[in-house]
Amino acid sequence: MAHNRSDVLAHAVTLLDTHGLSALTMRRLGAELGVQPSAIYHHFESKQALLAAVADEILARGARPRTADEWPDQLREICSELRHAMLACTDGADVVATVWAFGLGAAAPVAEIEKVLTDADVPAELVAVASRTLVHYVFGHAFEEQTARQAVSLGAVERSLESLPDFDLGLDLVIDGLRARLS
Amino acid sequence: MAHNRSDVLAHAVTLLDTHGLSALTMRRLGAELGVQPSAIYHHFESKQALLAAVADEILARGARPRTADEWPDQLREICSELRHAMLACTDGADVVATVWAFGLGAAAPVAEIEKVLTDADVPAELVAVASRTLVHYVFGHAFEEQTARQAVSLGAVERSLESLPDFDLGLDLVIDGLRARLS
DNA sequence: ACCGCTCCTGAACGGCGTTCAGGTTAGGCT
DNA sequence: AGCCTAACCTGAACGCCGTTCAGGAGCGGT
Repeated sequence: MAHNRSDVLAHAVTLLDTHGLSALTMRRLGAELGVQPSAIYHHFESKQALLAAVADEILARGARPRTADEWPDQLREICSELRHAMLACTDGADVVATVWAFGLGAAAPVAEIEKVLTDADVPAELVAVASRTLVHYVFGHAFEEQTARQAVSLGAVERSLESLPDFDLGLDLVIDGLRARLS
Repeated sequence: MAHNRSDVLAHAVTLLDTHGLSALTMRRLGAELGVQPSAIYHHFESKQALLAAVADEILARGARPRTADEWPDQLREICSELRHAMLACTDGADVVATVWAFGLGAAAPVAEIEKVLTDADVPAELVAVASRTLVHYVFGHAFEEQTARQAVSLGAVERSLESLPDFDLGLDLVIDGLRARLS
């Protein structure tokens, strides 16, 4: 009957996905596990630590094989995977972006982007700028899309979802900018 | 002794700036005003509505005159003002970005960017994509910068602030991409 | 003198993250 | 078999939180 860390984590992700971030509560998670809220603190130091693990788990679940050869396509592959991983889970973009900004986790995609750029002989100072610009775009786009969709479905606000810009086109805008800077 | 809406709003912004978002509490704001927490609900429908007003106020306080003639410089002007307005207030980026994503306010800068692009004869479908890409970048950059700075100063995490990429360079990356797409 | 409006009180409701002393249980060691 | 350790959990409490609601005070206009 005793739970372990990954057991708690799995239930946390399920709870997040089914009822959203506001339902991911120590009390509710405890109830889901048939356990007192305080029991969770045996597995995670704090709720922040739990959320960091959740963010990493969301990214891990979205992992897909790499097939592209050229760096622009490699970037598209990584950014697209990151986006889909976040969108696959309710409030995933919020959780992942916040955890990353705090430096508590979700660092893998950025590291991967930096590696691709470095391997493509992009100057070091451009690598830092370009990788951050890319992830800022991906996070911003996913967060807006997910939040807006939720706000509309809750009827909290009237807003057309048609105006949500195409992800790939914006991504190509940044990649084109980088390409122009390289030549 | 009675307060009005803008009075409450001003105290809310002050509280946010001096003690951060976590201190911007109905109870604490009430105490600051010498009033019961419930009194605030006479001026704002909910805390979300208060935060939306706070976001707009943050942007209004950062307003500066426009001087640029060409659209790339106009974009830099708007984005730079937006960034500085958010950074000028503790947790400003968090508040503004969240309110904007929910569609509750902070829409002025995006509208302004869209106008600049439209006036520059950018095709309509590119206007939507480019303006969103720009604001996603600005929000993402400001949010990361502010959050990381705070996390470090709280000692919550060890992280070098040197790696924070230059804002203007990343912005030019996006603008260059747009320029390439136009020709 | 009365109305109507603005602004506020005071108490309550149900929820939250977190702490802490102590209890239970399972597995390896002697 | 008996013991010890470590993992896991209980139950209660603390001090917060956003929000609701019935009602009261003050005040300008008619």
